[in-house]
Amino acid sequence: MVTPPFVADIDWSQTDTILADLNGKAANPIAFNQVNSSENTQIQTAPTFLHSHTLPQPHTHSHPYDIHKSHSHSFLEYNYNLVNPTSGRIATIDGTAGTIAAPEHIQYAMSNKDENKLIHLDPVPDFKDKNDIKPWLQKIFYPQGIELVIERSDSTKVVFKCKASKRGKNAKEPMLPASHKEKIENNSSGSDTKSAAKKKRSVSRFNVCPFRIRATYSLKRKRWGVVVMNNMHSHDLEFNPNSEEYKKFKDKLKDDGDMEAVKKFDELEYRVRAHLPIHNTMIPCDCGMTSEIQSFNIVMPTTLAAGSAKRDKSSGTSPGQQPLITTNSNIHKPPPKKRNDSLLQRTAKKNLMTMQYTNSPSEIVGQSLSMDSPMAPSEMGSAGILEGETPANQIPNLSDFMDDQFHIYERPNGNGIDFSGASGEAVPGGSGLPMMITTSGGGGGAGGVMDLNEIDFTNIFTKSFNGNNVLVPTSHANSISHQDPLSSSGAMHPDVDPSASMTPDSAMLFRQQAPNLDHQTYSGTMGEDCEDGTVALSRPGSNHPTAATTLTSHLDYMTAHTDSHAAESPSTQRSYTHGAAMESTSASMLDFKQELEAFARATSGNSATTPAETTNQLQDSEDQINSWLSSLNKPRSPNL
Amino acid sequence: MVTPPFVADIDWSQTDTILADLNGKAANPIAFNQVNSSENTQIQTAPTFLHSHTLPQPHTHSHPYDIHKSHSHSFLEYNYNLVNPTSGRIATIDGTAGTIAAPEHIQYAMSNKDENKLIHLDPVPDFKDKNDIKPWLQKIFYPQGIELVIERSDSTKVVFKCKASKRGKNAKEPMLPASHKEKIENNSSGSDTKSAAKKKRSVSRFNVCPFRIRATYSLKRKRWGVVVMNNMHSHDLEFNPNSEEYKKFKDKLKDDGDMEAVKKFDELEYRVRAHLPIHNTMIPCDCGMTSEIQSFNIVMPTTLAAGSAKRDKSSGTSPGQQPLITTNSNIHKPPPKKRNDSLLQRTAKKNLMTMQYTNSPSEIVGQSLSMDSPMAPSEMGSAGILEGETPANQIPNLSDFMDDQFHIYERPNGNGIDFSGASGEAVPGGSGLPMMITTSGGGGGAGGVMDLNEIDFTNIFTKSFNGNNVLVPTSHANSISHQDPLSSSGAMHPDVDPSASMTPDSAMLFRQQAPNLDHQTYSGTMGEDCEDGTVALSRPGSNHPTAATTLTSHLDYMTAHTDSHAAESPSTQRSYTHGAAMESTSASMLDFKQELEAFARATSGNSATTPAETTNQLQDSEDQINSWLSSLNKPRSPNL
DNA sequence: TAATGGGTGCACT
DNA sequence: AAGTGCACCCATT
Ligand SMILES: [Zn+2]
Ligand SMILES: [Zn+2]
Repeated sequence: MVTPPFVADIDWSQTDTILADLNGKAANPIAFNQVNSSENTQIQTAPTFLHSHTLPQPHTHSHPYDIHKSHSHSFLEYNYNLVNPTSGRIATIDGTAGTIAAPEHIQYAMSNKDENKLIHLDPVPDFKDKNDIKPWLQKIFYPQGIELVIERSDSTKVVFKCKASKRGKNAKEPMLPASHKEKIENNSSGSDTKSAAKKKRSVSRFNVCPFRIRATYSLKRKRWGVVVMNNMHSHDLEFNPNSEEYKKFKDKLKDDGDMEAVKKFDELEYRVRAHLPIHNTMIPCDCGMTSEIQSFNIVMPTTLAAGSAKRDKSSGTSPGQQPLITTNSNIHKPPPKKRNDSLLQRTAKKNLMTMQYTNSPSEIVGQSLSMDSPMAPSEMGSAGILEGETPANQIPNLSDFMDDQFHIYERPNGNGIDFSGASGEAVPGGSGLPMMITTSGGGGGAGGVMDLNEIDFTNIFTKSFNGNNVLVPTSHANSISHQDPLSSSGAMHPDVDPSASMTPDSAMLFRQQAPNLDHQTYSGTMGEDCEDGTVALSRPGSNHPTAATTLTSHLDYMTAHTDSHAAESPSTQRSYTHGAAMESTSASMLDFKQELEAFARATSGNSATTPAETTNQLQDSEDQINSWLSSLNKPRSPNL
Repeated sequence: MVTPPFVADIDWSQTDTILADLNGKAANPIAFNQVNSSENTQIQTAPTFLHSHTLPQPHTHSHPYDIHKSHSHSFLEYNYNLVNPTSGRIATIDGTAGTIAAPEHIQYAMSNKDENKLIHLDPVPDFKDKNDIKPWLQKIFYPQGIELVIERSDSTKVVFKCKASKRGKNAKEPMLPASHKEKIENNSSGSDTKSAAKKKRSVSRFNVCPFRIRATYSLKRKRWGVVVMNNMHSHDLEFNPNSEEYKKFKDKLKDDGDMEAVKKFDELEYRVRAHLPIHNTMIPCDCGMTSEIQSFNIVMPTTLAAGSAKRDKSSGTSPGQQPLITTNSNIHKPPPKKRNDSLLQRTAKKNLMTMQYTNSPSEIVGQSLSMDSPMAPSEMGSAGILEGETPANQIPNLSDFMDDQFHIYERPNGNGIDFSGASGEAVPGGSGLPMMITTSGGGGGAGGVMDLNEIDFTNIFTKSFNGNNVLVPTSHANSISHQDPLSSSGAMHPDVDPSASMTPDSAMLFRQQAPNLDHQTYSGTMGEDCEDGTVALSRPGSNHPTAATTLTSHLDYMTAHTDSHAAESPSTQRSYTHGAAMESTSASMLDFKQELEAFARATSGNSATTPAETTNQLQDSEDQINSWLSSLNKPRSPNL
């Protein structure tokens, strides 16, 4: 039973708040770095995960640990902070919100210097099994539209990356690996063609995303550390509830009894299937990992979708050659040395390149020193900022793991590709980095019901977590059910039913009302307990997943840093939602759906429907991105 | 205990025959296509595996099958024929015999059209388990200096390729994947650099060999078929007894009770460790798979090391930029269309491009038609020759498997790299395809004790099998023990003791006397039962592994085709060497060692000692090779 | 398991 | 740190 696209029967009363906030981007009280590459530019913002834990356990690494339940509020409660380690340099953002009209390729990335910073996640559960890491990360990154796979692993390391997009659906554009295309001519004289096809294992252009998460086991600390590397993406972020991997993940959640996480993901699924913005539910938590977190210079990337506009697009329906790279939020913008802002200046609607936290000069290196001792709050101001060469011995007490992890390798000249020079220029032929918006779901995405272009979502640093930064999927436009999920779920195809695959006890989650959009940004120290240029916004009464919700989208520059804490206090928080979970879903689903629909309709005016993947000429920029990626992954710390 | 390089105490009496034959290359009674690229050029020749089976079982696929024992003479008895399916185009051969002085890189391959043919192996045991295929192939290809690994597999296919060379030993040259080197300049403007780094999964330049073996399970035939694709190599062939994989393989042989194979490999190991040419021991076998084999157009590739001489080398010690590609033997050289012989003509000492079997014009396509019916002997003349487009329906009775397998894909224009144009020209910078002579063994190869340059080994089509085409390793020069293997083996390091890791009962294998070198080639129908331009030479009294031995090396053009048969007649042939196996090894080892030493000394005059891997500028040609390889592996049969 | 080719997850090395 | 062996996939025809 195929359901029509998501269009009608919207109760606008539910969505007023959302819409107001959506259009209230300019209302940001604080300067916000925002760059819009073009009309099609949209933002995929990874939210800041904020919440307060109870049972503070400062400076201890020995809290009880239960990967699946320790933070029983499931993925809601990872209160990581958004800190751009170095400069705020980021680029335009090109998202997919509203339609499939995502850009096809990334021509050039902006200067990759800043994006090539390490972002440490913390707190990290004291994983006892390497295999526990991935589920934990999945709980964090699935809501961000990032499906992680393991690139490499061994007993002391796990490297995650974005799952390669499946070429099956669109299957139009040939794989890049074969290097057929560009070598057509040198049949008889293979000598002078300088098309140097550097060989890697066959990789489609859907598998070039530089984003990496590295988990490393520190023998000294006897703990796993998690670092986000290359916090950007060559693709749009999309949460795909139909993914097999996701299903497995969710099944595992169920098997592990992490019902709260299951419910949250149920909610996420529903919203995503309905093309609704994700509500950020926040759970305040004061578990008190703050000190420890500070010592780890915790940051939670907010994977922004930043793209350099190659050319202006008159409408969202143009087969975008638009470059796109999804990067993270920024903070601390060091004086742009050799930095090419042309892209940003040209394409951004609002080019708020205000340098925030310039009090942390580029010379601030090795800031994450006081690892084993609580970092003074003033130190956090520059935490995460690692520019240039870090003296190897600046951090005497730092464990080896952190030593290495924080040491940023200033790539030797040429040992990488700097896209800054070309970021603003259109490339003839429109070759670009492979990029694909896999609308993995069932039906083809016919309708751009929602177009979030021109809508500059401002990231709100609430304490919400759930569903942050999950782009409104555009691929299921024609497969969205208009039926009541409750009454039709049994007959609907899982792929087209927004409520499909939801657990029965997730209904209560949808009772949460319209999101409260907080357009708070900051350029300086603010927030509750952050003095380091990060923000920790607490929302009253948001102690549980059903509390405050936030729509976080279209954020160009978002910087946030909260007192990071998460920590393991399973005994107090575990599975407290179980009791009330098994209730009727009908009313809440309806309400929620109406809200969703209202939002969808409100944003559908700008159109940009089914933008269709196009272009095949992405070889060059692909190569560059690849080279760049290769260099990014090269040894970072030559001296350490 | 480190043993000095292999130098002294040689009993020349044992090696006279060898030496005579080594120097008697010109004595070939029959025109032989030989191309020597330079002084350093040596030949790695994959021998023809010839033997006669008993118990003919024509046209049946249901012979008893025992992977490990069916051909109980172990790897000696795979009597595959050497048939170059298409033109005899092959190139210079650059081997490693004598020293490590193998060329480092392959600059260009010659025109790859001909090499891009499929070679069917047959008979193939009726594998009941996919995992049985690899051991079987290993028995065949280990002696050829090819270590196979699985590239990809599933329930219906297994694709093998050469194991990537380990860069650990030399570890000098950086990996190519990062694409650092050539992209150093485009830091600020990444737009116009046209260095298109086609991305594949990270692959070192030691992992670019195009050689493939594809095993495919045919549902219709309910059998596995094995096809050799891209019968050439980007590297020298070297049998590495120290390989972990080889050890496992050998252990498996032992576990499976295939003691004959174990002995043969023991012998092979000994010879290889002692830098001795491999004796080709042949076991006549008349098991009678001939008819069936014919119907399958069986060919056994003889993986020649063919290299296009990029430049003349004044001495073997020059850090060779010498291009090298290892290809297979040839037969039936169709009129060279678009074929570039410049390389061969320029670099060869003896450019014997005599066209043999020109009676098989290029129009002969689809020769392997009478698949299910016994192929008339006359038909075999063109068997394996597939030039250009093969009419899809020429082979009505051919199974689908064979249909497809034999259909050679005439690569569309540009869909591949043709090195012919540049094959003869030196490339500035000497960039070349990655090539490495991994002297995998224990100590560094200090001495070029043996230099087989200028020695044109002629491949003899005897019925010998064992150790064919295994290059004399050069890397163990300084680790060759001069002690009596018998008395010293206990104290010697396995890596330096030629007799190390030998099974005790392998001694008798070394009792075989000096090899009988048969310099028989053919240019026309000859041999015992081949009318198709293939040769089947039977040696009197060579019914067992200890029989005739053949030194097969330095063969440029070798074409051979025997009535192929192998087949499964385990009952008659199995493990007939077991009884006499458990004898003393001392005498035989000594004898053998003397022989080996004599040979080594005799050929050491030309020097080319430890040529040391050099050069780092192989990006361009690497790219070309890679591209070419990619195209080679592309769909071969667009219309079928 | 129609055949055939290739991408890629991921742990081993 | 990363190459790579291998298998589980999926693709096209
Ligand atoms: Zn990504
Ligand atoms: Zn090879």
